[in-house]
Amino acid sequence: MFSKPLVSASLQPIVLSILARGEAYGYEIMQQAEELSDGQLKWTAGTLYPLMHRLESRGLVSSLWRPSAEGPRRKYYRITAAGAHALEAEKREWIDLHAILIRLWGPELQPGLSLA
Amino acid sequence: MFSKPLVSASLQPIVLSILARGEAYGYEIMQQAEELSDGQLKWTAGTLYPLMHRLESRGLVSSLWRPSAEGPRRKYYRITAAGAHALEAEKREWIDLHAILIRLWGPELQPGLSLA
DNA sequence: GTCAGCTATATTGCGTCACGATATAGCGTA
DNA sequence: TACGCTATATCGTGACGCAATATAGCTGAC
Repeated sequence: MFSKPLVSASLQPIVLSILARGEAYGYEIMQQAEELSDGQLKWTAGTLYPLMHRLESRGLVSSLWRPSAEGPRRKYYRITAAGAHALEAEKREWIDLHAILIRLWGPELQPGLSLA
Repeated sequence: MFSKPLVSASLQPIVLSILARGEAYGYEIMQQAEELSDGQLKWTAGTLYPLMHRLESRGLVSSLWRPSAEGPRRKYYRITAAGAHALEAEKREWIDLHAILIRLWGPELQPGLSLA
C-alpha cells in the first residue's frame, strides 16, 4: 500500500490513464488498477467514487448507465478531450518531478558524505 | 509550479533529502529546493513551517536555534535516524509507484530516466 | 530617521480530499 | 434463507497545502 500523499498524487492520473485505454465502470477501474500494479494499488469505494464524480463535474470524463445481466447496473466512464489533455499535463508534471527527485537522490549522495 | 497533490507527495521527501545532506534552517531549505529544481519548487512559509513542526513532533528531525549576524535568529534542523529511515521508505514507495506509472504510460515516455 | 525591502519564523482560516463506515440493491450458490 | 460477490452512493473525520497576516532583525536609500 502506498501512503496517502502518494495515492493523492497518483489516483487521478492512473484513473485517466486507464480510461484512455477504453471505457470502463468504477468497480472495473479499481480491479484494473489492482491488476496493473500487482496488488499494490487497492482503492476503496469511498476513494474512487467521489473521484469519479469530481472528474465528471470537471468535464474530464463522461458517464453512461448500462444494465448488467450478472448484477447491478454499471456506470461506464469515458475520458473526454479535456480529460486527455489534463492527463498529458499530469504526465509531464510527474516526469519533471521525478527528474528532480532522481537528481536529489543521485549516486553521488552517499551516507556520511557531505556535499554542502 | 506543481499541482497541490504532487506537492503533497514530494514535499516531505524533498525536505528530508535536503536535510540528509546537512543541517539547514527553514528559509534556507526553501531556497535550496528552488535552486535544486531550477525554480520549479517554490514553497511558501505557510507550507514549509507547519511541515517542519510536524516533522519535529514526529521525531524525524531535531531543531536548534542559532543567532544570525545578518538578520533574525534561525532554527536549524537536522535529520534524525528515524527521519533517515522514513526517507528510505519514501524513496522505495516513490520508485515503486513510478514503475507502475511508466508501465501504464509505455516505455516511450521515459527517455533516459533511470528507476533508481 | 524613516521608509522600503529582504531575511526569518509563526499562526489562523479555508478548501480539498483520502478513506473508513454505512446503506442500498442485483445476482448466484449452498 | 443466508451468505458473498458485484456495483454505486454518501457521510464524517482527520490531514494538509497555502494565502493571509503578524512579528522582528538587518541594510541601504533618501
